[in-house]
Amino acid sequence: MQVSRTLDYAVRSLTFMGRRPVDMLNMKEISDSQHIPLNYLAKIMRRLVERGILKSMVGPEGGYILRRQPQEISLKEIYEAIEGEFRIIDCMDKDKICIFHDQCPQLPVWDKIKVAMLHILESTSIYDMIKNTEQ
Amino acid sequence: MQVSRTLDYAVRSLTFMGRRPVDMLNMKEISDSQHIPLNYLAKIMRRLVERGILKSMVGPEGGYILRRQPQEISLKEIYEAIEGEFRIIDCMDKDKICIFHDQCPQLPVWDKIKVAMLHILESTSIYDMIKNTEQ
DNA sequence: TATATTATAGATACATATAATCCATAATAG
DNA sequence: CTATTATGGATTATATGTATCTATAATATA
Repeated sequence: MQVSRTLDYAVRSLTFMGRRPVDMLNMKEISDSQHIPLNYLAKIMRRLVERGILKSMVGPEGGYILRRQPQEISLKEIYEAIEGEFRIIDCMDKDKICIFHDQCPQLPVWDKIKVAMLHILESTSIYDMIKNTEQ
Repeated sequence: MQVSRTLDYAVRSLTFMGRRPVDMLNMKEISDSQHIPLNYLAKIMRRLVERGILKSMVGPEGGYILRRQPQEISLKEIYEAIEGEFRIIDCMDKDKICIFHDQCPQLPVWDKIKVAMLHILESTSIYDMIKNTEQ
């Protein structure tokens, strides 16, 4: 029940970029300043590009830039880019059928928690995260 | 960011026991009815006993029984018995120092989510989980 | 008292997911 | 043309979660 390091890396990178939303930043700058292994960051950036969160440019002077305003990118999007669809317990996945599913006593609780979390993730943008800090 | 299978096993066992709160149930009954590997369940039960959620008795006619009423046992207790202190991101642990900690843009969000989750976990008892299901 | 039954304890093995690394390739600014 | 940057995929390493195994201790009851 923990935030993965990978998601932490993604959020770190994007909040960093959100502070300089008009600059094209390359992986090395992000990797160095945010203490993220370069090659690992590369994989993370790819997913963010695929999801339409970042735009990339190859070559000298290339790098990454946010595709939208920091206000327009939610933490939920970032979460899903990294972890896939938001799910809190396995049996929420229709593929795996739990024989107790219909009468499962705990499912309603996990669902309640899921809804509460999703609400916060959806209503938090990159801008919301950076507006009160300076780093 | 998922509920572990171990926690699922623990909750399954305890909701099952909560429906028969005056019976001493042995591991085999729980293991069979809830589809939990016997030896693995043994380890889970030990933790629940240590935490004061269950009482155990060794020997023939022995087994486990809830120490308190189903209304008096919260999901938070169960969570902590299995997973340890509730934490959502590593740097909430004071031991590991993140150099960005003081100006971390994402920490407030994770904390908000943590508070919301804890509130639900605290306010949900075994009784709450079983009252609407029959299994 | 002997025996069968049950939990306890800890060691070990196995599986899976996460994190990290590496190398070759493609694009492009200058 | 060359240096620089991202892309893609393969591979390895590490950590965590899950499961199994064996031996031991407690105790009801025959």
